[in-house]
Amino acid sequence: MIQSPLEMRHLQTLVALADTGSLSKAAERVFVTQSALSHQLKLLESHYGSPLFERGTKPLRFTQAGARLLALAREVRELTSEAEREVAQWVSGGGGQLRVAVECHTCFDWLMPAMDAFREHWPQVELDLVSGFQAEPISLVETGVADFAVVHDRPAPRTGVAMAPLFTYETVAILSRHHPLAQKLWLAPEDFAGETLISYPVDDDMLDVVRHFLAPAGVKPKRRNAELTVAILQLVASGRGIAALPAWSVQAYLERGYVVAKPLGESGLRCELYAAMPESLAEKPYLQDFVAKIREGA
Amino acid sequence: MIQSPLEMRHLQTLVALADTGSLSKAAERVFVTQSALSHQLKLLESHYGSPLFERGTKPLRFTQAGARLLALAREVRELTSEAEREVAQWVSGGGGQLRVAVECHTCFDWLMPAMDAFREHWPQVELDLVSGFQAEPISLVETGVADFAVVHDRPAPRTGVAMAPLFTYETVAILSRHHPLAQKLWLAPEDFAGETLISYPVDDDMLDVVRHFLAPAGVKPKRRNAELTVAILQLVASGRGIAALPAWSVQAYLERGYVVAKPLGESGLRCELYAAMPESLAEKPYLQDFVAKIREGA
DNA sequence: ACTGGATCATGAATTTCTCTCAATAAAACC
DNA sequence: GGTTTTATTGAGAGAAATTCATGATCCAGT
Repeated sequence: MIQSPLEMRHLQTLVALADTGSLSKAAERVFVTQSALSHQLKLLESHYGSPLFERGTKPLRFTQAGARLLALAREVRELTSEAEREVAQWVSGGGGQLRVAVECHTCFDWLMPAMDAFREHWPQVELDLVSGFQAEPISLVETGVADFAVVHDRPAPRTGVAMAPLFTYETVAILSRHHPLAQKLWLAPEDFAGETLISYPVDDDMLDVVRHFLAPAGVKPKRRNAELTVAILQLVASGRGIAALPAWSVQAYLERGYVVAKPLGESGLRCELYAAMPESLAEKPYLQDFVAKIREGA
Repeated sequence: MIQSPLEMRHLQTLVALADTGSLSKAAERVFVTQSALSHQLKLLESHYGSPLFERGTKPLRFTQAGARLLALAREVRELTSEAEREVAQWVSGGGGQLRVAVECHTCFDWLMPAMDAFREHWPQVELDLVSGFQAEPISLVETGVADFAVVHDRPAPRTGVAMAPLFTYETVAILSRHHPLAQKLWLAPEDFAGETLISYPVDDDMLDVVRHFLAPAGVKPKRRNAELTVAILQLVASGRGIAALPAWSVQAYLERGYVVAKPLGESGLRCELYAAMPESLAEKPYLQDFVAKIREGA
């Protein structure tokens, strides 16, 4: 075997690179700086004596060598996580439960795949959804009613509750293609005055737009509710108002030109999602794996 | 995927552990201290919450968890070296030659398997043996006649020649079971006075025993030669004299009780083997792989 | 049971590495 | 062409693994 500088972190980097298509996105995904990845890759490339991907293309294209190592990375990751799951299940006796509390509707878009994958990999862990959309899902964790809560922004630390960053996303304004505001490059809070905000039937302070964008500016548009994302988009498309949703949840509709998306504010509205877990369980392999699955979007 | 502390070095450790059956031997194999491995394993075990092997058994026995991770390690190592070979062959264009020079007879015991494995993995590299047993194989490298030389002890650095440690071994005295000296726990140089030393037909200073054991004590026993290891053992078994050979080269005969082995000196005579390569080629993947194959004994 | 030798564990110090930071360079996008 | 994103580079900080020195443990042989 060749003594190689190839480490697990490099494999993670390669996979993230392939998944995100860019150095900076990949860096975000693995929670390091772009600089770190640049260093990593420079080292790898100098060792193999060949570039691993072409820079300056979007998305980046792997070279033959890069593609081969990427394939290796995927194989190794798969094997590794499988082995570690097995070991973890033997050690823990296989039991456990995972009661998930969610405060936002759109979260289900990415929660479902993660839960599906989880059920398959941890058949012995009881997976439940704590029903209803609690205003304070974190308190459900605190009181022992839930084992996992998805919360917005970095929450204040609470004793007995461990926090872990999940990922960040941008929430964008969704408008009909014919809406007058669709001409602008980005929307200001004032643009919402006099408009109708179409959203899920939840409290004001649970909406990213309101909490971080409209409320600080003192703007309070009319509200209209819909339960489902598609329903919201229907209303938007027919000019009944503006919505504000996570960019990824409307990706498919945007590509079809069904509606258009505009950044909220000049630099967009970025939101962070965190997981809250009981400190006593936070180290459990199945919980860590659940977090990892969410981060990977699978 | 579970965020794990599992690194390539841990996998190497596990494999070495399984191959050698002991912490300290494994440490030698991967060129670190026993302490380092102890720390490594402690960390791993605390992470997985379970011991990975039973201590105090010889050879050590892996637990279920340990065995699973060992299996993972073997898979990953195999995949990794395969991928890296492919990449290296693309990058280098696949060419190259490897002319091997050897100064000792017994070296062939472990050189053959390594060369066989090499031929299979690097079909495009011309593998040759520089014939004859040179007194100074290292000079063959210096003069560009060979690309790889096996040498004893740490040689003096020469410009243009890179050195890499291969492994260490113990050379032991081989005696007939009925030899008077067979009663002793270990042999002193003086014990050889008046005895016949049976060895390969090479110069004195190419024999570990003479160079590091007898010569320093001023003992010069009679010499008798044989070309093959089996022939030497025949002579020893029939009481014609004493031999001194690497422990591993006579393993099989010792187990059958054919002859007996005694340490040379109270703490045994340990010898180091090094590889000498042209500096210009030392970084070539195929050379590094060849070194690695030798170290692994495959 | 006791001693000797080997194997392994532990704690502090050191070395080694990776990462971050900050500034620079390059590119893309209007 | 200026402006904003995106990537590279070098230096410094911080963390982590290794080594060193020592102590504990275990097995063999008397």
